[in-house]
Amino acid sequence: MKKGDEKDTNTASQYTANKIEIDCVIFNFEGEILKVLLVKQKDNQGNTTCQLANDCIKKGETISGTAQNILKKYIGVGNFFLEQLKAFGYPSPSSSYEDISIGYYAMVKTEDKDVENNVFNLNVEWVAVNEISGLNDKHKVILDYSLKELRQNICKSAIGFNLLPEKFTLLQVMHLYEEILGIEINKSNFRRKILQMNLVHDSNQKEEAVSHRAAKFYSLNMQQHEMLAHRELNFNF
Amino acid sequence: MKKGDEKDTNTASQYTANKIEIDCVIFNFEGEILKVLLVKQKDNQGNTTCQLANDCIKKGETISGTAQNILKKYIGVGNFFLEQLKAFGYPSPSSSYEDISIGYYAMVKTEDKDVENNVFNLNVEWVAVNEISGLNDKHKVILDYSLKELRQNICKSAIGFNLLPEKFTLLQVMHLYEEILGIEINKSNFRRKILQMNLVHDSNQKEEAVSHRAAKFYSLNMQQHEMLAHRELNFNF
DNA sequence: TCAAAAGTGTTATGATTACACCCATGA
DNA sequence: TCATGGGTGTAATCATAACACTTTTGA
Repeated sequence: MKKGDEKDTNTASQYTANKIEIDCVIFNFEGEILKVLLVKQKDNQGNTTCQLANDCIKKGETISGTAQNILKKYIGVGNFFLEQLKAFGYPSPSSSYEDISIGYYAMVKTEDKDVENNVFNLNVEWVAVNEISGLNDKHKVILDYSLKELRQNICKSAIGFNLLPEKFTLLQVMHLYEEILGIEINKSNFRRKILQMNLVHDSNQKEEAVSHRAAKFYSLNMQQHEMLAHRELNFNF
Repeated sequence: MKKGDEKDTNTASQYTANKIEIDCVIFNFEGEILKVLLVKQKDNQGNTTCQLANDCIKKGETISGTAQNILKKYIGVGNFFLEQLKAFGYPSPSSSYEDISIGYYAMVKTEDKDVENNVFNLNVEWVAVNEISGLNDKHKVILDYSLKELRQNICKSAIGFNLLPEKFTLLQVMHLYEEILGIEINKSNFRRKILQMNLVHDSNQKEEAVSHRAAKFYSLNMQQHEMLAHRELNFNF
């Protein structure tokens, strides 16, 4: 802000005219269904409405810190995958400056015990993405954008694995991709692809007490961190 | 903002604590080199520093409107390709709330006469992306992010053509991709690929007065609008 | 007739697809 | 022994890469 320091002190009021809110699309993959955490509220007429987890930026917080604190509040853990989408602007009901939402999306594993406890304490619900209704328009825009980003990003990085447990079967991975992308994938081709990518790693464990041939458990390779960071993958669906 | 209306009126001051600035990475492809528009400034010591085109949000402006007005100011035309990157947060020198930059990137054709005129009126310079120096840290972050986005997006949509004239040769397109991606591309394979994509369309015109075989001019297909919007392409470099 | 850039064709390789098949397990 | 889902193999097809070649133009 070099430039602003000397010249713009008199216009500082212009900078502070927009309301800013942080909105967070929190995904999970419970029961092989892609779900989003929604917060329920009753309006004046007693109707129930839903919204994305959100908060305003508190004193001393960074914007990504606010997003992490939203995760902590609703999920109990703040260290899940979290990434910014972009800033959304809306006409303000009370100001001639737009209201601004900075959207984030997060990916959460719900087997975590911390998670379950918190979900019951707050007025919160996991809703399958294609069964969401009653979401206000501005949050719907953010949700749609997050889905588009999610679909793109699971194809060019390993971030999708953030929705799976530490140990997973290849079919679980396949179902994750099928569910999120809304496509059908050929089993044997998917296996070959993912195995020769060297992305996962046989854990020498197997499913137990299943009424069919037990599947092998795999875990993510350490190199995934690079793949995750650099978006070097290409699933090409 | 249903939820905010009743409950958060007392916390309204928390919303207005962050300074917001709009920063714009304006690209062109002058002389087959990818360049960015930088604004020069002299600081107190008389040193010249550079920054991205930027402004604060004016009363009654939307955030994308502010970005368009920045384009208009520096380029003379506001209807070039313009897209948001994301919001960037930085520690503020004067507040315990972060300063926020909302980054945009634009793609501009400099043969436009309007453009040239304006460039000379302001303290502005087109600098090749790999020769940029003296940019402050926060703008450098935005520039780097915009380059990453640009590289990704030209591979999955036709937005790269926004840097080319209406009529272009296939080799110009190829050089654009080589320059932006920093790779070498095989000529005959590139031609085949782009032609069978049905993305461009023979204009029945040819180069004139060139000291070698004249190249055909092509123009973008009408369908490109969809490709542009839906990111359905896949250049796969 | 030469250099320079436009433009074509051909073959080898590798990824993707489609599909048929075998394996392990509990009911 | 059957149903269910796990897992393997193979052949056809398609996209990509590498590279040699021909064409057109001004100097």
